[in-house]
Amino acid sequence: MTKTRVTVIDIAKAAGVSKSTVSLVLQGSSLVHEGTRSKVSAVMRELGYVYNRGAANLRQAGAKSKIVGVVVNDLTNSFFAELAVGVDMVVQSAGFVQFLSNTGESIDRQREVVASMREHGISGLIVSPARATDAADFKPLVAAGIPVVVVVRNLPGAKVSSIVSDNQAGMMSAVKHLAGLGHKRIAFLGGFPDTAVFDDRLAGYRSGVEAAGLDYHEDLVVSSAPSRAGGVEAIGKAIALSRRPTAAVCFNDAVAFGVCDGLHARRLEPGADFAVVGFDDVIEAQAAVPALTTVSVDPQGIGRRGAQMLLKQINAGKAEAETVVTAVRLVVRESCGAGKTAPAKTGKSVKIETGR
Amino acid sequence: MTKTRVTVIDIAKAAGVSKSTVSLVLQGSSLVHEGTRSKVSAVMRELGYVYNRGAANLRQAGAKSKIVGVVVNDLTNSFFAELAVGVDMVVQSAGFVQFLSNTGESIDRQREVVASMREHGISGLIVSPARATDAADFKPLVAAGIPVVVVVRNLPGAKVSSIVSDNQAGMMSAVKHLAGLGHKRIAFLGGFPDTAVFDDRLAGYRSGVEAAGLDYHEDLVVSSAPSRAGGVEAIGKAIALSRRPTAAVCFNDAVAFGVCDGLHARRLEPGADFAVVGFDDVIEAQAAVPALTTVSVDPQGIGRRGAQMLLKQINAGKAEAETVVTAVRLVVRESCGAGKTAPAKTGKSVKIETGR
DNA sequence: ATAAATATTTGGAACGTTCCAATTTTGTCA
DNA sequence: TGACAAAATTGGAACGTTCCAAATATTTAT
Repeated sequence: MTKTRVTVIDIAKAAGVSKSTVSLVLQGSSLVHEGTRSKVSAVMRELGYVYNRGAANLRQAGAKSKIVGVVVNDLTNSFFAELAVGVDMVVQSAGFVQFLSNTGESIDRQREVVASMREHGISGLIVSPARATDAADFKPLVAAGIPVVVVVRNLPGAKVSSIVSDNQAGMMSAVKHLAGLGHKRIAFLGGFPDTAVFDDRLAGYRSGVEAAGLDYHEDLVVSSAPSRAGGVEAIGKAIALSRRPTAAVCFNDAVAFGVCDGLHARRLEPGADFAVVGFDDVIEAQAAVPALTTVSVDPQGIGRRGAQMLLKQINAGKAEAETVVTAVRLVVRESCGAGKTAPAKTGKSVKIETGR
Repeated sequence: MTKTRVTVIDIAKAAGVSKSTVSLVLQGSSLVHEGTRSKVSAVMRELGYVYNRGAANLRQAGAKSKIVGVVVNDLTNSFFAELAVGVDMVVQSAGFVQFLSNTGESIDRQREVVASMREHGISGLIVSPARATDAADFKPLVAAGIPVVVVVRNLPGAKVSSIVSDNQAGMMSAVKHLAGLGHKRIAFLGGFPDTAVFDDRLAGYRSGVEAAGLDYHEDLVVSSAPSRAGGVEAIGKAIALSRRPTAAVCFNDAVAFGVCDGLHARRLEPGADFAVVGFDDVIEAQAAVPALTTVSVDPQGIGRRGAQMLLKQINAGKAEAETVVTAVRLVVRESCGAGKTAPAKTGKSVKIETGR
């Protein structure tokens, strides 16, 4: 179809200079004479030259490929889509492009995409690991000097940087808020017990309960799939308890929505008859009826921050494993029964302190 | 950090063969002796060899880079996230990786990312163009023999393949359905009039109205931002009309949700007091209260199909511009007032014919 | 056992760029 | 104007792969 690619040599020939000079122009070197530079640039535009990064980083062996890999476990979940957008923002403005792949929680797929990305010479990787990812899986990458930043879910034994939200503090503040509203029996609903995130959030719940001077009862913890359906299931069990709770903090917003569904089905009004608090502050939380009180984690911010961290490591050449726990804030809306004074307004937000 | 990259020559040396043989093994050629192949593979594993695609497609000049670019206008919108997932699926199983970027409706950003992708040697591009994209923007790509598939929004003058959903038929079936329920005054709410998608959907509305033997009245068409807020606004105007409508088809689901909000605010129950139909069938449509009757477009399917089309063109080498209009189906739930018999069940679905 | 056929292996020469050391051009100062 | 410094330019030699044509090893058929 097309003739032959326009190369730096064609430009050189047409502009009457050497290929070295053209190369210098390409990298904006201050060595070239202003006149030469503009002539060469003009010729490039004229001939429709397109830079061949493949060839370039073949020569400059290694580090500077201008590609970062981004791997998420579920792009369908808007939480992760937002995260990817955040990464894209900073990565793009640094002149990098992102290789984005979705693993759909498949560990094999994750291995494949990471391998593929490596073949393509990524100079760094941001990953929200699939469930049950082996910490050793990223060993070869870091051994090869490719910085890795793990986000959202942390990998216990891996010596890589990570950035997670402050699950514990978030859940604790949610519980405190409910206790402040007078609730004595607060349940923890949803989530699979075998994940690090679950453990963190549950620990936060427990601290909150104890900080409020209430007793921690195991039967008030009802696990389930971290989905809307799981929420329906969990509230069903919770309602049936002899010590029936009057409020619940949920593993995430999806569960919280399910809980609201379940309450509706029993002719109970979330907010009025039973207080519900979510976690994540997904985009729909604000617009739901009733608007969901939830812990906001700003996935896009995590993405941006993770990308910054990664770029820093890429530029430094040295990958010093660093862990950041990002602040999180409780957004009070209607579903907890506290927002009734100003319905449908933007929720007032309670900034909470962050750990390190 | 790392010593020096392991290359095909290192493998050759260690396995006691020539680099050519190693290369042959790499591409799974049938020319190499079985014994040799396994020995070489073993050495590769042992030394931790990673293939350098950059070098590879430098040599095999051009077409086969195993990268496809994906550009969407709003990854935050779960519709496009789903689309990207669909693309990823087929692209990945064909041994390609996807370069995904988000333009956020910025035409400049779109230009940048496309240029960047080109420098990286993508062998094809799938794009959901930002608003007001110039059809000529992709001219250079196709001139260079890089297949381009436009999805979701079509570019009028561009000679590229495209795959859009059957907006017209979808809207028509929605109107017919409402008319069948006895509605005489059906409004068309939301959307910006300057887009191709709007035109298509409005045309479908008009055909539907006329096919049902009703009159088309311009005042029943109320445009607004294609968002939840826009929906609230639009229903406000519609309710105030002298010939007050009893039902509405909406530009998309977001608008439909806004319309429901607006109805609630006026103590009207969507489904019972006023029929509402959306468009897109976003993930929340099913779980909303009342569940939204809407036209389902399966973004993931579009992504998969677009990817298949692109791969076909990549393999064919020849890019024959082809246009596909994908079928769409009306999913009847509660918000139109017809689903009351089986509340909260999965909506029955009405498959409608597709154009070409 | 030997020629012919087939199976397997192999050195270069690309691909398009950057880097280096060396060269040429231009400018400055006495 | 000559000598020297500074500025600008320039030919190779890489980088890690694939391709090609040619060489070598193994079979097969006579």
